[in-house]
Amino acid sequence: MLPPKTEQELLQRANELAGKTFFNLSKELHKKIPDNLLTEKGWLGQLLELALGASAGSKPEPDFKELGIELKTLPLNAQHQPKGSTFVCTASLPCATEWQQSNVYQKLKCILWIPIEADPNIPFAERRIGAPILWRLTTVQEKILKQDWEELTEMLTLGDYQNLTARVGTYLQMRPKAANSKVLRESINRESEKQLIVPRGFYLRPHFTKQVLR
Amino acid sequence: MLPPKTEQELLQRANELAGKTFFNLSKELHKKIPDNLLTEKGWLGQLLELALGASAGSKPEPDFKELGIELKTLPLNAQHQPKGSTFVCTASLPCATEWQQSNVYQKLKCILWIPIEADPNIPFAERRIGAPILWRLTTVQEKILKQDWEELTEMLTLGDYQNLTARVGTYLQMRPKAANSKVLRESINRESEKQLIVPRGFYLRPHFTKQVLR
DNA sequence: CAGGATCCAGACGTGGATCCGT
DNA sequence: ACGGATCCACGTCTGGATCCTG
Repeated sequence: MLPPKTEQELLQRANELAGKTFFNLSKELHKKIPDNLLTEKGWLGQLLELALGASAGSKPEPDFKELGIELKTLPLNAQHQPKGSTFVCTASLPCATEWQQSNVYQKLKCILWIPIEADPNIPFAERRIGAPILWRLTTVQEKILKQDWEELTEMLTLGDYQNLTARVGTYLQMRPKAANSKVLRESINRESEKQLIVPRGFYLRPHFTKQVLR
Repeated sequence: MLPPKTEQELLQRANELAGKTFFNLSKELHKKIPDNLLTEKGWLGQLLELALGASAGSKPEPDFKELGIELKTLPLNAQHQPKGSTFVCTASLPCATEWQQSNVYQKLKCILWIPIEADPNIPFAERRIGAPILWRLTTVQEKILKQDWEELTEMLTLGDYQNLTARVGTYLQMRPKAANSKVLRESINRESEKQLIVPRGFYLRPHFTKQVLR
């Protein structure tokens, strides 16, 4: 699938997916639903990348590079509310200098959200894809996210890992992001000494993503 | 195979390999000689790592970390002379500051050379492993290598890629080191601008490795 | 003959995310 | 409920080197 050339083309493709079950989509794309979903957590997200022509790959670029649009699933619980937090990007030193140049801002400024059913009572194959939401950060949201990012980034830069827990931040938080807790990476602590830390990533809290659903 | 605990133990293991054919060793280790040797160029080197208990892995550390000893094959032609150049390590920015802290010095200061037959007239499976040579850099050799390294490193740091060819250096040279010539990496040129260059590695010239054979 | 080109294995990092115990 | 832990895919990079053409 080639990347969409315009925002309209992307939205059209996404609208065509709305209402389909995971089974429908996987069949159309000739992909088998994994036997063990516990070990292929990102499978549906990657299926949607394929379905929409996102340029897969682990680059610090939007999924739709030419359009400047990021793709994200938005798993919803039985009450049609965001089920959990949303991964944004990894956090690594040296951090960006300014908010608008940060990976976080680049990821968040424009997102095509695809709501998906994630109520565990619905069998996986029968869950449906929702209507897409092309969303842009508002001024008010950006102000708070910028504050969060600056606070978290400063703690990271200072090497203040003691206080850098998932409790910090209003909309944005930092949590572990690694294969497991034994994975360590070299970093610098506040005394400028080398230190091994658990790699971390930025996540959006559920009470932020609720706003996406209006 | 556990790593050898002492230099003596390592040398004993290496001496036990001397005289064996590639067929002998591969059979002992229950490894099949590859059908296509053109596409598994490093196969024997990796077999020797296994045979000697080298800690495999692509780290900037000696193969025998505790002993500070690096392992290298030394392919010999029909005249029992080094057949070609010897890869040392990749060259990447930011380069080390001082010779003694450089990856090149760390790799070269102490090497266990394993001569191997590489005369194309001998069928691969019948080629033999030679007697190991535990070798340390001499003061005279180090002086020239240091000069080479400093010259090459300065050109790399300055971004002087025009003149940074494989012709520079007495004992040490820099040559492409990548999957193919289309692989490019971001770097900085002498005007401090971003530039895409072919990744390079450090290599020892044959007239240097000849000295290893006395 | 040697400078430039090439190939595999394995570790690692990022992006896709969800799991799960308190 | 959520903070900490975990899992797959895949591209990249390094270390093991040799190939190949003028």
